[in-house]
Amino acid sequence: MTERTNEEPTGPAAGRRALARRPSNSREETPGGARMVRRLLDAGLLVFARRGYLAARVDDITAAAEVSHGTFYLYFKNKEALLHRLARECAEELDTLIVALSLLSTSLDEESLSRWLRDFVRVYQRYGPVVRIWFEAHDPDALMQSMADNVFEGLMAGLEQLVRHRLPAGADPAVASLAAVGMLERVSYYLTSHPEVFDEEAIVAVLYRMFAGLTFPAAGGAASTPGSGGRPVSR
Amino acid sequence: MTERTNEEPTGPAAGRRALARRPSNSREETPGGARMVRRLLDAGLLVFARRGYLAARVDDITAAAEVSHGTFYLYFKNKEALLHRLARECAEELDTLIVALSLLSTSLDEESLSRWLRDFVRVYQRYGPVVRIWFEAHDPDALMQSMADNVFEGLMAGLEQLVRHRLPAGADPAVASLAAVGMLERVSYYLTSHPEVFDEEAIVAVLYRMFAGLTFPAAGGAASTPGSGGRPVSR
Amino acid sequence: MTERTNEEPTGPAAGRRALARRPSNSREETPGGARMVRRLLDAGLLVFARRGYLAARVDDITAAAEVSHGTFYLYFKNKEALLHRLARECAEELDTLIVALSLLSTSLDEESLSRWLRDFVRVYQRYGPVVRIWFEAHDPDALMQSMADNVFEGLMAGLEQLVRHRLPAGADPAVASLAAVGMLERVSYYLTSHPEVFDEEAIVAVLYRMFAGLTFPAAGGAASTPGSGGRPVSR
Amino acid sequence: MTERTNEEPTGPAAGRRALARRPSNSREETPGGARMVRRLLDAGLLVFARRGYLAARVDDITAAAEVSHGTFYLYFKNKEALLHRLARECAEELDTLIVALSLLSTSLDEESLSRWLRDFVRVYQRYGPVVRIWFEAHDPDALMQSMADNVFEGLMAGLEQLVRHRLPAGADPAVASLAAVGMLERVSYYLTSHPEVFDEEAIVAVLYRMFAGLTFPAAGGAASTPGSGGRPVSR
DNA sequence: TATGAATGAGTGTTCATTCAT
DNA sequence: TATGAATGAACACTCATTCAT
Repeated sequence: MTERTNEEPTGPAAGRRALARRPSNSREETPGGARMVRRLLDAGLLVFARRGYLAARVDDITAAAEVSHGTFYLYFKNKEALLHRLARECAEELDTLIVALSLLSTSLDEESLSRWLRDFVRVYQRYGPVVRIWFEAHDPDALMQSMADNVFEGLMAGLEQLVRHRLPAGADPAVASLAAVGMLERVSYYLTSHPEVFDEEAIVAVLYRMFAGLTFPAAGGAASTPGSGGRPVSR
Repeated sequence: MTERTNEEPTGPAAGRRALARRPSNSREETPGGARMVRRLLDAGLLVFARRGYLAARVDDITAAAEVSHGTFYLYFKNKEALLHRLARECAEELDTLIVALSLLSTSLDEESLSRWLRDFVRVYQRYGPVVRIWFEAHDPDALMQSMADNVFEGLMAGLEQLVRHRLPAGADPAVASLAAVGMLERVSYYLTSHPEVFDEEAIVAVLYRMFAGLTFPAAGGAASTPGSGGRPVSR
Repeated sequence: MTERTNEEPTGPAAGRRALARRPSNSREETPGGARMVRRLLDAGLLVFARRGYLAARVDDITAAAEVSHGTFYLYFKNKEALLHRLARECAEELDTLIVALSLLSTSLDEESLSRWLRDFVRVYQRYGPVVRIWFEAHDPDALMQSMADNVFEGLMAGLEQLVRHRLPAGADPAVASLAAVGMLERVSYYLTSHPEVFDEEAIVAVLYRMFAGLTFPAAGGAASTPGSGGRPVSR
Repeated sequence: MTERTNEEPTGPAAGRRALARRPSNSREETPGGARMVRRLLDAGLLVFARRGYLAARVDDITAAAEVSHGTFYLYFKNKEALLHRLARECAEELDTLIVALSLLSTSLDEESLSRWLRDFVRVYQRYGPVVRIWFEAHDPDALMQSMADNVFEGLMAGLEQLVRHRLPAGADPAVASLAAVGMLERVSYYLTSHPEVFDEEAIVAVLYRMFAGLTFPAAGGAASTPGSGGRPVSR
């Protein structure tokens, strides 16, 4: 009597019946399936960037992926499931960056910090929509919330390492790293949303200067002074 | 950002009908009308903060304002009109801040910069939802776009004044002020979204240190000893 | 971030927000609201009779009620909620009949049994679709199942009282009352689905004969003994 | 009952395309083909019993038959075609029973009537879903309607033979046989849907008692009491 | 012949907006 | 002026059916 609903089937016969038409991992294990999943994920990223998550219609995504509407539901339960999948990818990329950041903090120099910043900006170019959903999210589900928290805390902790020893007196290192994360995110966002205004190298260069100013100000800010004299006594 | 809206009617009977039911300025000129508009605007701000602009339903707003659903349309053409009205208010507040910022740049001291930062944070506490809509907006209408551009450019220009003369060589001052705006906005956002974590004074103090580091590094957190030497030996 | 879903809101703010647009009892307390609910219930009964529950589209119901599609959801959460409401009404009618049946069993005569049968047939004329949904239901929800069970058991028990003492030796009274319920239901169904073939009086007369045959066969089978005086002086 | 189906294509290219992919009788003439058809029919019966015709998805049927989704359409044009096929089988079985019933009516005894009832119950165990679709059908197609009518009329006529001569005076024999058919169908249904409650023998025994009560009341309800003498002294 | 991925029409549900009271 | 019932367009999701492999 009951109509088919969205509920996850839980009855005894659920397993068997679920096979045929549900988005299943098995579908993704074929090469064609993996390719389609990729296409939809990329289309989702594109559309989320263009219209935002809420305004994105499944139709926009399938149009961008050049497949029919129904195909979407062969691979994802719904729009949220696609977002979760993208978020997982994004979290993995950022986790890698966070590890690299923690390694940075011990041996710091312009080249490695710039490289890290460049890597961050590039990940952001791709996964920015996810990051912005994380940061702006209104009543996020538990999964999104926890991914966002993990990434945010990871970045905060990593940057705090960089920042903490040279901070101006009286400055809370937590707030300082918050400021650093915010700056990093917004600048990266601006780069992706106004690609015609600045280029990656200029952005990375300034981010480097600003972080250097936060992290080894004696050397850093000064760093760039042309004609500046000898190397810093410090260290 | 745009929602589907009903186009302005243009048929022959449009003129006549418009008289009775359109939100009119005249309605606002009565004291009661003005009070109602205020209540709806405040409710809108509250709901946009809680759920975001797109997810906010007109019903949420009228519920928060404790008026009936239909009343909304007596005072606003639609949700977008309310947003525009809030955006205008927000733009006015920020324009004031931008003027104050330009005055700051000539006579700079800790007290006045801190006061300006505190003022900014407070405006953000109230109008943050509008600012975020501006910054994140996907296909914004022309009005929203131009307000966002004006404010953004005003802030950029003001901060560039502060920043430009003391910037490390090689750093693009435009990018630097972009970074400053981003930091300012995100830190303010974090303050409003996590009021339990940091308090206003700590935030203002750090923002001051960071801006000071950018603006008068010699004095600044000590930040950048002028004439300090070259870059650290790499690796 | 989350899309609006069908889930019942459970958060703290749920109460307030729910007022405006959810189908609520409050809406039904106005005379107009009650009238609309009635109209939709009647339309539902009509459409369920015509097309069955599963095939019935909400659009069919609103068309039958001559209201717009959206109106339905002002008064009912969904099609299932309307069914539940009808089922509750039907259960109340049948409960009344079941009580009357239990009273019958002590003082039995042609007039009262015929009257009861006529009442049953009339309730069935109206609520037959619900009864058939109960009896045919495939994976019914818990509420429907329990209503169906209650009614079925009530009828079985009531009829068993009537039947038990005079039953042919060796006949399981439970099966006999099952047979009686089945006969009653199917004959009533046939009457409503082929109103042109038999009329109510003929149906009631035969049902009376058959039940009489089951209940007081000495008289019963004999009931028909010609010359047995015809029907009791009515009323 | 009808589902939306794609109409037979009638365009110019229709003829050509039809060759390759239509379910063809030729396919069934191979032993493997016949076996596949059988498997799908049995799966259909199973799924119709479990979920009802409308709620049954082609996927459910292919899952139950453990074949791929596409295979279904190699053997049946659509779900309705499978139902028609089952209905034809069911009609054949019931026609046999109807013939047997007409033979019964001349030489009636407990053993042969009980055997006939047992046969009916067993056919119902298998083809019950079809019978219920016939009886409940909402806007059935012409084929289903005519099969249902034939079977129903056959049963009615056969039972009327059994019933007519001994019926209580004043009872319309048509209604009486309607009641008999209804009782038979519902009791059989209950047996198949609640196999744990009653067993076949109990059901058949009671059906026999009830039919006997209808058919040779002289023997009567009382009927069945072996050795019971003449007809009860009335009143 | 068998498979299962792709398609798209059909239906449920939400909510901005209108309008009679 | 205020209300809230009614409307219908927009969008999510399902599944019968097709067809390339």
